[in-house]
Amino acid sequence: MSSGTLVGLPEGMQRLKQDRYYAVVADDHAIVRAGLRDALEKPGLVEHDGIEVVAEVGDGLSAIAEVRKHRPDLLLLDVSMPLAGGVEVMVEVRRWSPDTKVVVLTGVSAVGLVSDLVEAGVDGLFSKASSNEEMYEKLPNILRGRRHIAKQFLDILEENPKPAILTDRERQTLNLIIRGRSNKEIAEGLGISIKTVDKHRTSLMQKLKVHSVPQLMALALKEGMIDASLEL
Amino acid sequence: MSSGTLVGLPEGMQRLKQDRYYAVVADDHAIVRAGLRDALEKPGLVEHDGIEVVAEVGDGLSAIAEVRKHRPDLLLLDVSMPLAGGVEVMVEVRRWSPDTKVVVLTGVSAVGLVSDLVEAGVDGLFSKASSNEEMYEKLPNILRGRRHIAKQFLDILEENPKPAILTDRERQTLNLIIRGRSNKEIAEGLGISIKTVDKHRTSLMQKLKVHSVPQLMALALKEGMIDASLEL
DNA sequence: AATTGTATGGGGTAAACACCCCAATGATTA
DNA sequence: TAATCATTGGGGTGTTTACCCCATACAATT
Repeated sequence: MSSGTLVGLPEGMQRLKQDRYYAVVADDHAIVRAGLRDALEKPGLVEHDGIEVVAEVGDGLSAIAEVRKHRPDLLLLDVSMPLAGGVEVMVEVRRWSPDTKVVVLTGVSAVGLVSDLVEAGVDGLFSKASSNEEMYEKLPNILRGRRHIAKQFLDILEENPKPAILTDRERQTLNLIIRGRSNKEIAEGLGISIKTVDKHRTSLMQKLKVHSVPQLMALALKEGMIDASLEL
Repeated sequence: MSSGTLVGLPEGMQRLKQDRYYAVVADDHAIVRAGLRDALEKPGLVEHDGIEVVAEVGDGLSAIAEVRKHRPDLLLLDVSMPLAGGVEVMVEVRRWSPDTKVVVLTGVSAVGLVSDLVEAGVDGLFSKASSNEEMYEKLPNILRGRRHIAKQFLDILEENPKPAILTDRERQTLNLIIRGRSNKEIAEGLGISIKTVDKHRTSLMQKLKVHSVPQLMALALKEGMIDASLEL
């Protein structure tokens, strides 16, 4: 969460506090790993005493293993790797070493991948296509706890809002809510109890990440999730 | 409220319950009054023992006086009358004889007049231009407590929604409500107390005749009362 | 000078909402 | 067969609405 510390080895123990960052590099191409390692270890890249690459791996499972072993400050991760993909690695890393910052490099920018990574909580997401300058610039901030998603990926997320998979009942409920129906009216309309409507409503709000009906309406209208013919 | 009853005379007293409707007819033309009376008293027009016209008047003040005196079940009222117009008569009738059904005949269909009458609570509103058949048909239902506004007037109201004059504060509040702000947030945003926001909010709902935020939103969006750029 | 309208708020209240926990169905899927 | 998910719903709770009454202050009208 802060500076280079907590780099432990035996699963539970933790290292001495020291002003150095430890990193694991994961990429299936040895050449790329070498390049990344050299760049990371270049003095002056980050504050304090720089970064030390404590492990290099070429597949996902190894990446997870090394992170569990070293609990590094940073995992530099290529999405396309054998044995375990970027997202699975992320999840495991989060489980076993929550304080490890995960920076992902990706060549592809599929919506699914990007949003999965962001939801899994990547700390950094950059394109392999462009130069790595951007990543190197942002790295210090990331290590301090900031998140950096390259603009192109933010754009992708923006243009491709999660369809927000609503169940039938939730969608029906949404339509009625937006038409100004109260929970009681909806319950009567759908022939179910108020409590159930209440449940659907709460699920809706959580799925759509809103906290009030007006926000719900604005979102639903914008996303075209409902008929424009809003008759009361 | 139900059948022909409560037709009292001396201001406070009330008549014996009987299955007969009592009516007052108000129109400034004697010929019209006669025609209306004949039609009303025609047997079989309404259930029970028909209608008895207990008074005919040619001006608004007399209409009010007769209604106070007889407390009839029905007041058949022409809008254009000397001394007191249709709306004023309505208001007074409502005050002095709340159970009297007021059916208004009008030649003009000005928006202001129509909406005033409807808001004052006319029980029936029909055009003098067309035949009175429609009114005679609806009369039984009106006497039972239903309201009937001729479709042409409903259309007028529909096409001519009240501009709803909102004050500055109300408009500001509306804009914030629609953006999903809670009363507390609005209060902080405007630098006033929650109670005042609450007041504005209530005023809004009443002016716009809605009872829930979604209805408020839909109306505001439809009327273009707010910016379409609904950003949360 | 008296009324009306806007804006400000305190007290109070019943209803509605948002959300928590828990539990029991079926249907789908692993 | 076990696990997941959608749907249903009861208990319960703190917050927010919507609206009531009342009162003050100030400006614009009448």
